[in-house]
Amino acid sequence: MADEAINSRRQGILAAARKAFDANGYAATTMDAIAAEAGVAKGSLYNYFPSKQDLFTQLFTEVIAGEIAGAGELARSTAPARQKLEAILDYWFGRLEQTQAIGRLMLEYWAAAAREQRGELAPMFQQIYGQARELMTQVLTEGRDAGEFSLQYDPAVGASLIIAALDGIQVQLILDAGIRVDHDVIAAFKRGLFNALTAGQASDNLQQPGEVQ
Amino acid sequence: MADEAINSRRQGILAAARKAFDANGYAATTMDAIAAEAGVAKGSLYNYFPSKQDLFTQLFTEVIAGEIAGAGELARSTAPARQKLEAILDYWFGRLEQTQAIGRLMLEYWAAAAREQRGELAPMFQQIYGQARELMTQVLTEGRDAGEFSLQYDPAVGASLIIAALDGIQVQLILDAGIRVDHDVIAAFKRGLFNALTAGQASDNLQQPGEVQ
Amino acid sequence: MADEAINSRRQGILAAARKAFDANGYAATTMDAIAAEAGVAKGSLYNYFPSKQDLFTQLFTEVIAGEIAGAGELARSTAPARQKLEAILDYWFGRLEQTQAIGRLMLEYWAAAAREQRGELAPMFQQIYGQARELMTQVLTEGRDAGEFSLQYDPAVGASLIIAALDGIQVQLILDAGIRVDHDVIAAFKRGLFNALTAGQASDNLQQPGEVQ
Amino acid sequence: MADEAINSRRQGILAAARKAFDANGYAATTMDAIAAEAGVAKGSLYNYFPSKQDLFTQLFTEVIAGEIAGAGELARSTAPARQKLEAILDYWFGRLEQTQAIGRLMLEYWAAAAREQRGELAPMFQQIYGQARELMTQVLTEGRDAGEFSLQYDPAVGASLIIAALDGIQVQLILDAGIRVDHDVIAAFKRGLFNALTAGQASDNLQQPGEVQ
DNA sequence: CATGAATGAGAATTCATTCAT
DNA sequence: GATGAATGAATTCTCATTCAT
Repeated sequence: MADEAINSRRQGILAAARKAFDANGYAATTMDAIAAEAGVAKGSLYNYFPSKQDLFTQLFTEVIAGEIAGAGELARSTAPARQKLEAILDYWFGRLEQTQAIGRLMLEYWAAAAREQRGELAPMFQQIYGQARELMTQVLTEGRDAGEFSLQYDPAVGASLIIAALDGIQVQLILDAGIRVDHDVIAAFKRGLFNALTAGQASDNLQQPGEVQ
Repeated sequence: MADEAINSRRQGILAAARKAFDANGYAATTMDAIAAEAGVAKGSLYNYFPSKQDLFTQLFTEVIAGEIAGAGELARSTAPARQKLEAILDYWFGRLEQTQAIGRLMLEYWAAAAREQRGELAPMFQQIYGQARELMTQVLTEGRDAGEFSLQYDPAVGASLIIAALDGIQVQLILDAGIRVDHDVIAAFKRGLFNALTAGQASDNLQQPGEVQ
Repeated sequence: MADEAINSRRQGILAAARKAFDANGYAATTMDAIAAEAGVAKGSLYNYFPSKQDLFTQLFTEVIAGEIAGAGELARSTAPARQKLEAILDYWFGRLEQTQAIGRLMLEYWAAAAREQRGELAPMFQQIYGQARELMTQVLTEGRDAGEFSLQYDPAVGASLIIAALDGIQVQLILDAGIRVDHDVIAAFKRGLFNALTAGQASDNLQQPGEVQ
Repeated sequence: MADEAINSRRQGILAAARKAFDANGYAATTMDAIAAEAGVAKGSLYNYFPSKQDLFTQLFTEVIAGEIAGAGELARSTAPARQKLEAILDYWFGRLEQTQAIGRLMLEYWAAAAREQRGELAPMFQQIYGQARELMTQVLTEGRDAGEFSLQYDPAVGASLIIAALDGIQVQLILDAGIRVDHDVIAAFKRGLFNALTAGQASDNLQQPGEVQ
């Protein structure tokens, strides 16, 4: 019971912090604002989180951890690699549409992590991306071994590139910089990706840059 | 002459600001630090830029404008689309390697723009990405019309996706999140991209999801 | 029994407070730290002491009261004055060596008392020093009356000066400002003190300043 | 001119800080209070002193440095050691009477230094006491070599003991704990001290504790 | 009595901006 | 235009004290 109360208070603060950081970014969000949003005294925040930075970090970690865990489920099925990959992409695009909020937060984290390369954020990123990449690498490897995909390079590199592309799409979505991530775009992306992953099988000769003709 | 002097002073401040923002991010960069770096008095900054926010914005605009202009040159040649595309990618990766600085700054801008959707930054982003997308769209369209590329979707969507992927790679590079952007990775990316753009020609049947076998 | 329990709880808190105040000083010692050290909840402190300030004051009073009482025992014997004085000094130096802790605390009290001349601390100091001075005055008077000491001035003044010197030595010890209070220094101090107290007997002429030769 | 202005502003802050610290002690003195006393904005304090701690330290250093310098002058004369010593004591007692303020400040410094043994304060104390001790040691050594004083121990130890006694007297004065430092007390102290320093010459046998018939 | 989460009044410190010189 | 001292609002974080359980 006490545990639940503590947890609910903590959750309330996290929720308030998420709202506030999302609305104003890290630097422009004050502890006062978070406390007000959460309906607690400013000092109470410090009963649950030792500092603003830490609150921010914990918030991020828990949000992202949830994302990864969800995708991990999908990858554990016995479906063919291509279907797994597609399911993961669908899951990811699905969440993307629901929660621009997370995306905006992510940009905050990126910026923060980029500048404090020796802080706590950077290692966390490496861990999170590491997990995601591992997941994706495994799917790609399975696909290659099963003859579904044709990769002429390290699956880990392929995984990183896919993740990078997904990140980039998220940025465009958040900045509203030109594409709406609708079904057509998702379809186009998936089609392009599968082309990239399978083209080698039928027409290996096309892949050598400069060799056309 | 007065103009030149003014301009050079202004350029000096911009250069200093770039260095400072890149090193510490927007919030953690003080006007003092910029002034010190530029070798002028703090008050002087305000003779050239009305506020810190404005200095930041102008800096970004000019830096990115330069990038786009550079890529624009390449696209104006008479080479085949594929070669143009490759040249643009090479140009972009080349700059990427030189200047992580710009990348870090970009993350700052992204974060800033994401939160002040109604500020000055967001429209600027839309304009900048608009230019880049136009450039890329044109190259893709040329390639499709010349039979070099096989696009089953809107070239503008393809352009956005390519730009997104490039952005995402930049993020990974900056966060040091798992890939080093070396020649192998660039080659893998280009190969994958060309596969995606050309696969349809040789093996159209492969592109229908769910149709494997 | 209830009383004993209450008392032991109270003693535990005092002991913890002593440790904590000694380690970090008054201002930097938190009620949290004292509670943790004492193994009780923070709120419980307030069942025994109305405030931090009061806890501090009570602690001091009881500690110092114990010191004085110990020295008082020694002065009540029937030994010659010089032996009593020496015993008191030995007792005092002995405690000094054991418990730098008390010394540090004392500095805190001094500083606190010096500034709140109208608070509760100052009268307490006057009382405590009054007791100590009385003790010492008595010993000096005994010694003078017995012909052991030659005091050309008020024994109370002499007592104050001795106490002052002891305080000053404590300060040096605590600040590690140049002397280690080892046996040699104690011996030197005692020798000097006895010289000062007895010199008049053998060489009265030497005591007139300005009369040398 | 600019220098003078800067200096006067700095001096004004120091004077205000001295007043405020003296009145309320280190912990209870706020930067707000100092700024108000000095008639400047709070932020301005930080143009002259990087932190409260530093302001406090610089204040102390400059005050004490003045004291030592004054005593140093006296010790540089060609007078006999005993006269020098007496002049130094008179100088010291003279200042003591004028400025209880300094004494109170000193207690603050002591307390602060005692608790942050690894901070900046402790080394400064060691330096200051070192200077004072050196001064005093030199005078004692001169006196011994000239046959004025009879020291059976290291002059440096004697110097430390004298300084300790002076410190202790100051404490009593500040705490108003029993003696007024009037001419009688000063005379008594000097007499006692000279007895201690010269007794050995005429009656060496008296100095062996325990040997009194 | 014991507990410890909640409180909220400060405290030190920062820094964009102003403006007199 | 250039300067940089002065400003003071704003921010993070602390901690003695309270009080519901």
